[in-house]
Amino acid sequence: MGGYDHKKIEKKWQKKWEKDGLYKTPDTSKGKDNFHLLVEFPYPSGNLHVGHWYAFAVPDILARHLRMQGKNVLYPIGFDAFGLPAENAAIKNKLNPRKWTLGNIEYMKKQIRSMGTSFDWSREVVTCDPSYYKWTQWLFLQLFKAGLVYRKETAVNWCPKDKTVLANEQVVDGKCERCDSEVVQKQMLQWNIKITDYAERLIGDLDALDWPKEIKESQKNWIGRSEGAEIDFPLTGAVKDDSRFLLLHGRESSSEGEYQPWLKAELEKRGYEVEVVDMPNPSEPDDEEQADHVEKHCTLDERTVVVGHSFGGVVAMRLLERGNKVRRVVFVATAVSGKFLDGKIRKSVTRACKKGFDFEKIKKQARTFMVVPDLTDKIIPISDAEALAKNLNAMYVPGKGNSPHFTGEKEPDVLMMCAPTIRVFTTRADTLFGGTYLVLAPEHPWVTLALDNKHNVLKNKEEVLTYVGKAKKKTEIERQAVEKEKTGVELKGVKAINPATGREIPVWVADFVLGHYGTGAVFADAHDERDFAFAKKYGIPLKETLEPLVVRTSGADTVRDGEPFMERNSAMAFVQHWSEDKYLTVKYKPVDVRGCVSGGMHEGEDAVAAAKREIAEETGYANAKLVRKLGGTIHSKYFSDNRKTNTFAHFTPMLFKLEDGTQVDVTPDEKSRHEVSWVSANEMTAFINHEDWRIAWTRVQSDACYAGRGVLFDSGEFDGLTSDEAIPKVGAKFGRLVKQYHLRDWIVSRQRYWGVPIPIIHCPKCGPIAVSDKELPVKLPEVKDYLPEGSGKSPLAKVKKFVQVKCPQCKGKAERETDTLDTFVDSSWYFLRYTDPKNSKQFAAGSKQKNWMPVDLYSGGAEHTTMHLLYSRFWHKALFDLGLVGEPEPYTRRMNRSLILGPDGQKMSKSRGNVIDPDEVVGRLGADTVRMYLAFIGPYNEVSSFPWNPDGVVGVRRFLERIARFQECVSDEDVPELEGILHRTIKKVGDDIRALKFNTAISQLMIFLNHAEKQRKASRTQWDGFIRLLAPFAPFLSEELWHDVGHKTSIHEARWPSYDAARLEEASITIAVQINGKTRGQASVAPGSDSMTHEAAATKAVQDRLSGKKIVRTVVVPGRLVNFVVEE
RNA sequence: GCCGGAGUGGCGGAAUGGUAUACGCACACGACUCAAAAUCGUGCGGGGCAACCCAUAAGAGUUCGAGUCUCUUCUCCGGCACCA
Repeated sequence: MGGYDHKKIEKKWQKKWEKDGLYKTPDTSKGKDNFHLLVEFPYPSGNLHVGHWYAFAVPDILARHLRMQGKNVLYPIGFDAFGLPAENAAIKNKLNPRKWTLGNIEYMKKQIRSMGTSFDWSREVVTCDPSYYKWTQWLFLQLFKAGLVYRKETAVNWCPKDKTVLANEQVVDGKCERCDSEVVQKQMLQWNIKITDYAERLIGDLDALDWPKEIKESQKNWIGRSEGAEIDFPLTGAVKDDSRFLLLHGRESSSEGEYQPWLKAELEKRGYEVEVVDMPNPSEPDDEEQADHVEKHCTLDERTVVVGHSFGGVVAMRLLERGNKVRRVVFVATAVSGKFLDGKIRKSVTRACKKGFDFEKIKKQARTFMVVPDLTDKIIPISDAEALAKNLNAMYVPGKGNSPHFTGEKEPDVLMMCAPTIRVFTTRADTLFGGTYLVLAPEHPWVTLALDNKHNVLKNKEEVLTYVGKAKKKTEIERQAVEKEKTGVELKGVKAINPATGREIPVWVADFVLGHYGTGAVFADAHDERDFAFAKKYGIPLKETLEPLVVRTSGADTVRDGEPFMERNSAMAFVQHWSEDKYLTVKYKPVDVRGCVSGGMHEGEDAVAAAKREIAEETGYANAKLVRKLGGTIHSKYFSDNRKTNTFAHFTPMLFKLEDGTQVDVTPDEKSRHEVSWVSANEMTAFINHEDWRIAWTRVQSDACYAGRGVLFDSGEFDGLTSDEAIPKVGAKFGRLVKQYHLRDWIVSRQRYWGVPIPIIHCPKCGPIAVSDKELPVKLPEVKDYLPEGSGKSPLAKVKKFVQVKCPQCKGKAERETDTLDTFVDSSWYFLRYTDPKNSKQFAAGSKQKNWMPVDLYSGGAEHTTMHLLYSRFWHKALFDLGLVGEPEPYTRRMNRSLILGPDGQKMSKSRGNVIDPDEVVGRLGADTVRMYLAFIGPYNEVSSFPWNPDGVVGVRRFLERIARFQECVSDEDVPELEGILHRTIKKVGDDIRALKFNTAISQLMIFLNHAEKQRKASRTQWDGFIRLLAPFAPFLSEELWHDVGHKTSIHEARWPSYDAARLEEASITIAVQINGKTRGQASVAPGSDSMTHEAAATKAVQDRLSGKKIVRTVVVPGRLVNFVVEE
């Protein structure tokens, strides 16, 4: 093929570059700015596909260009080597996943090298290497020690036949991918990371990032903030019990401390007797001394509910150990281990805890125990609460404190656990007065409590138990099947009080309410489609409290900003035909408002009379009779074309029927403005073009739910307010304004073999404990069989040597955690390791990080927009807060690349047989061709997809051959004709590369070659410049040509050519000559000429057309066009 | 349903509000050749002999001038979705 032997060239230069260490990137280079260009590291699946080429070879163009521009560019690579495919291959083919993975890596490295990318392999990172995952474990433990990691019962996909936990990807249509049996939900203790604590910052910090808008929007969407209010509904009926409360405060507190007075008042409001006690020596408390004090001064009997806050909980346990029997104990943020998150010493507490507790004895002294840790606690570790709940077989109900450690003046989560109160979350507090029932999620803690054997509050316990049991068994997918009818059961014997109206309302359980969102409970009203349908189905009463309010925001009657409104009462009438099932429509022609008859009421006229008059005036029909009013009022704001003012109309919607077809005369004026016609009920929906009419029409046909915004009525002091005004006011008065997020905490536990072992030891006494730094890494043990153990634990659980350890604290028997970490943890920090890949003392030294962080540009796939990008941003922020990294955001600029499809326009897949094998194309046409074709195929930084065109790639090859051939035409002779185009090319190629518009950069290179070929010659200097422009795109060929003309050093170390702004223009340029904006001819002028108008007027086309016409205006765009505006 | 993005020749696509269709592919014709391939040259949105007219999903608007800005509608793609 021509004189271009790509195989020889590519082999030669690949070897030479590697020998010279051309792409070894120093941490710093004198006089050069650093630039960190990051691409997502690949999973070692074993074979390189076109997607990899697209992901690595195209950004390499930018890397090479920036280097030629004098930047010290780090373009690193590694392998995301843990994960499911290796394990699946291991199970299926009886392979060792490590060997499988490392073998794949070796093979893929060879392939990647063939691309001619300038990766610095000396910084390669492999996540399954113990020298890497040691630091993954270490970083995980830093978050653990900072209280950002906790365990929680979470539903996992469980295959009953394989007895294994399934990843979401392994569940296909609700069935196990492997054995096709039905997947069920199973509750298991899983490690979670508190990403939700960072939700607000993850949204807020997006603003400052140079990221495409759509990625930011996606992330915001994923986090899903909604602003609303939390409102408490006290329960009655069930709670008319004779409980009495004893409140025990904690260390450094008193009966007046923290929430104690507030809680007492709240409980008394609900009719309970409450006793508070001041403990002796609160600053250095002694558990036994305080227990003595309580025994002496307080009543402890089987009616008593003891609420122990912090150290008060310890005292409560001592009291029970001594044989005191009570009804219930609520442990609020109680210490058990004597260890604290903030590292401070609280000697008295630790001493008391060290003595241990006789849980078996305590368990027998009360009917129920509740453990209420604060998830935002900065003192007591969450593991204390877990251990306590486990030991006492207690209800474990984590809450969130108003202040950490429940030290606020009001702590509603504590109240909720003492006296039954249901907290709901709503974004529509404006409908609170119409809240006629409550709905709880089946997993709501209060439902669990009510179903507990020790209570007898429900009259239909069996029914509820059955329903809740069924709901819990359902998989997430089933529960999310939206089309399905909603089901639920009433909790009979229990009522809630609507705090706004004071009325008792029924309480239901239904699985359409999600346990994990908001508070797991909602109040329901007539202005929500779902609540409305549910109430109709079960005959629950509803109460409307909103009249619709419509603001017209499109078309000619759009409300005019800043102008006053004229209020008027109006009639709105649907008129039915006297014999057919048809309705009258009226189109108000001047502004295309399509509806029915409407008009303002005159002085002394009621709505019905006004409607009858308007019917006659607009349509001529005389004998209309009222069928019924269509309920309430519909408010509408619009600009009245008729009166030329903003109007705030209050419509009374009505249905009329004509008794006969009698008509009176319609004035010509009315006729000209209104177009009247008859339509069927079905056509009406399409005819109406305004929301207010549409709302009224839905009421003609059935009683429909109005779920939009409106004006409040029957809502006490809030009557007359609009929804938007009322939402914050009502929310603040009856509850508190809060934000909720759809984002859930990050579950990192995987019951899998091929991952990073979670470095935790479980001690039956001390709870979960971090493995000490010097024991890291906790190495992944070898196992014989990669199938999970039958109980749902990972295969690690079968390795006794691995599992059985001593507790690092109490030296007793303990067990290692056997779950492994989600691989998203591995990839949340890999770019940090690139900055200091060999460090055995630290994950990356701060001084090294500084060279390359934050990442200047991160290029990757759109599929990582929400998961990987969000997790790694969170991880980085957590490390930033711990002082381990120097900046709160890891990636300054991000771009999502497009997608390469098969030649048939479909996603490449083996089953479709449309897979392009890059190795084959490279063998046939060369790596330079493949790189360049991929860059040329379409814009790189727009999320789009491009089919691989086998003809198109040959076209690029032809271009490279023409370049190779043209080198013979280069001589020392000057070719001034090429100067302008060369300088324009230098400018455009550079600009386009930096804007990631590689496709137009290449087209500009092609344009230059077309020019050169037309001249059949180019000077040596010009050609040198052109080859350097080509170098980032075709590194092999350009290097070959460069050396061919006598250069001794690599073209990739050459400087990027510079252009001369003065030489961008040609000697004469062609401008367009327009008349009234239409191009009528062309004129040739000198650049910067001030006689453009003159030249343009002299053209024949203009002279012919302008004769006898008056030029009103002349628009001149320098270097572009002259436009003569003439009178028509 | 909600949130994004996009609709330009036969195809991939180009176009700071300023000559729409650059560049490439495909196609057609021509040159070279005994012939073919390769290569080179010419043409290539639609209509019209032409002057010219019509075309950037459809419709309106702003402007001397709109693929580009505004509004409405349609279609396609991506994400989220019983989220209270």
